[in-house]
Amino acid sequence: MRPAAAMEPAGKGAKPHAGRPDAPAAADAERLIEAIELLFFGYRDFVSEPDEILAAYEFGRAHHRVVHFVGRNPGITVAELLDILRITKQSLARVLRQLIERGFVEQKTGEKDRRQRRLYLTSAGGELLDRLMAPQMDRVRNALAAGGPGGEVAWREVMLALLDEEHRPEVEQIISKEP
Amino acid sequence: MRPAAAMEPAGKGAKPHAGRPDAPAAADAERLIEAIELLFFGYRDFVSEPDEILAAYEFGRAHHRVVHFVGRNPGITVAELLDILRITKQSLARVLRQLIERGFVEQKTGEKDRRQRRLYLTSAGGELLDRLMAPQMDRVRNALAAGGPGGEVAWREVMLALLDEEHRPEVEQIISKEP
DNA sequence: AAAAATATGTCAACATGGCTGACATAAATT
DNA sequence: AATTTATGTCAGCCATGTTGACATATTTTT
Repeated sequence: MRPAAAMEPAGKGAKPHAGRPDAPAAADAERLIEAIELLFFGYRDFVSEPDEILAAYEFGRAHHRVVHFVGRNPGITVAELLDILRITKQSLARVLRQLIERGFVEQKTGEKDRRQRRLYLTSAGGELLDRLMAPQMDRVRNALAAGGPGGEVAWREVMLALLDEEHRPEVEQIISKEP
Repeated sequence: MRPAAAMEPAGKGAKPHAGRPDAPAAADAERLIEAIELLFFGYRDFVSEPDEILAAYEFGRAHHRVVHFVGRNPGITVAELLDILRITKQSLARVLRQLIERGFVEQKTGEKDRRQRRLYLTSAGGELLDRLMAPQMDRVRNALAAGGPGGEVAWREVMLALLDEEHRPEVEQIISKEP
């Protein structure tokens, strides 16, 4: 019942001639559902190692995200960070305050616009980020290698296409930094 | 500082001759970090549409996960569901109770082992799942198409390789159903 | 048959990290 | 001078995760 039912009432995808059992459409749905679940399981394992490391600091995933994006974007403003994380400033303020109090993040008043508080990792913050990132990099390196030659490019294209179209340019800009 | 520092202290990957600036290693790290971020942004957008649908039912992501895996695995036991979701039975009990009370999930005593409570979607549950799955299927269909021929296979391989090695056989079994 | 293990449920308490709403301040812009 | 912007903060609520303890029915083991 389930995999078939998942397509029928929705009825948005390819649906050649309704009524009779439709093997191609069912196989199509099956493929897509497996992909959906791969995303779920992949993400689940992907965050598991950082979660353990964070526990030793009494930090959570929210701290990880802040440390990651501040580390990757030194001098990022609060507004920019909110836009990436898609949370409210009150939620961000809580974890950011803890990170600052405990010396992992520091703020500097913007030079051009002195209303801004630009965010930077301290050296302790950089070390924490390294520890959090190491297992994720190992995992991703290994996974991309498994895709074979060309697999990495295809994987990236698919992941990018998974984004809302309106977000793609922004995300491409955020993820790519020139050293 | 950031992308380079992200590799140095970890020092597990390719690290030819330490000391001097290492352009290849930095480019390698950059590639991997971009992949890490693609996973973050991809997952963020991936759950955004279901979240909106769920809000209309006053349900959350936790309900989505239960409905999804019960729908895909009719007759699944509580223990099996706990193993997939990796949460405590107390956490599961809360959302499961709500789903049962509101008529989206039903339980049947196991025939062979009468201690088990086997879980099924009701017709309302099936309809909810269809609504939740539709935008995700559209999104994934579109994304896989963007990978070009062969891209889908490569994408799947990479996603599977992203899992903890010990989980791969189990996950492969969970995601693949014969109709 | 009795004992132990298993599958599930439940009560209670707590933590994290989302959210809304209201209000404050300093700096930039109009 | 007035308004807008960037940020901070207080207060409280909600969803969903956690631990620990204990209860019940059923199956398995001894």
